[in-house]
Amino acid sequence: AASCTVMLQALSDRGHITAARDVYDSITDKNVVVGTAMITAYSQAGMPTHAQEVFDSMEEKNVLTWSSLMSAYAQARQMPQAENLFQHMPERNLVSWSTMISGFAENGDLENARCCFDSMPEHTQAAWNAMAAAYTFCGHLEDAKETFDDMPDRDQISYTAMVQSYAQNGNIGEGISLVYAMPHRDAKTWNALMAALAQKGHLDRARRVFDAMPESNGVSWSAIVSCYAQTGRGESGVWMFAAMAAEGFPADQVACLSGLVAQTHIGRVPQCCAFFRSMQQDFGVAPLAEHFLCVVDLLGKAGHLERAEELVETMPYVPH
RNA sequence: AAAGUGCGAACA
Repeated sequence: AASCTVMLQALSDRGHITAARDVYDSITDKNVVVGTAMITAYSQAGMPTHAQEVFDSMEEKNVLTWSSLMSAYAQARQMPQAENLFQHMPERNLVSWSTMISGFAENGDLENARCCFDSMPEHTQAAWNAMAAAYTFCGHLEDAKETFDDMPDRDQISYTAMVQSYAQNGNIGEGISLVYAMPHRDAKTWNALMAALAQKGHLDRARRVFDAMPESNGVSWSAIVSCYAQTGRGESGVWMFAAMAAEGFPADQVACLSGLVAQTHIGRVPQCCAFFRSMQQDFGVAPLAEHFLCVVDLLGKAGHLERAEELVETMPYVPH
């Protein structure tokens, strides 16, 4: 069951939720860990009902299992169900409280988010960070800053989230100052800064951050591809996408979407279609509706209306 | 091997 958990997660990360479920169903010696992993996979796919069904079928459950299902409802913006679980779970821990803070915030309910924060028995670093992020999410940037200032300690997440908060506020200067004022900068910090610069239209400065960052990860590459794709620099985007793979960072659904958008800007139908096939065959990435629509868009613009319609019909999604 | 907080999205 342990190796199946790993496989299940790998499939889920690439968006293959059905395949992940097939793996789960094939396991004869299911345990609480793999069951919880399946619930998490459904949570990430935005399928709380399926998560519930797995939960109900499990014989053994622990606090992680309950938390995981709660998170599935919270992320799907079904707070009444999440609250109900929270109230009835046999064991509640500090992670559960943090989940509720974020869940309420993502539903625009700052009062309940704050109430959870104030009610929890102890303020972990994650709880502080969740509360600050709650304010940022709801556009209360002053309160986010105040929460940040009130923190007894700060970790990488606290700082990076604050950089993002400044960026969202249009206050990129403060964000840059904070990046250089914080004790340690990691890849995620640089990524946040790069994205903030790109969003402000400073593509060249974003690229310089990318080139200079001492640590990078797959998201760094994905972000730079996105920078080019968003600004219509298709060739550069496609080039960086290829470089990402060459550097050993496998593309995920987000990176592939940016790659496809870059292809759309180039406008060559055969290359775009080849990319669409390659993302599935070479990277094992399952196309989301967004990926399909991107290709459909290009086919339509290029006058291939019939092919566009055919593709829509093969989509495993309901077209709007 | 499993849960919460921060960085990358294409949609009108």
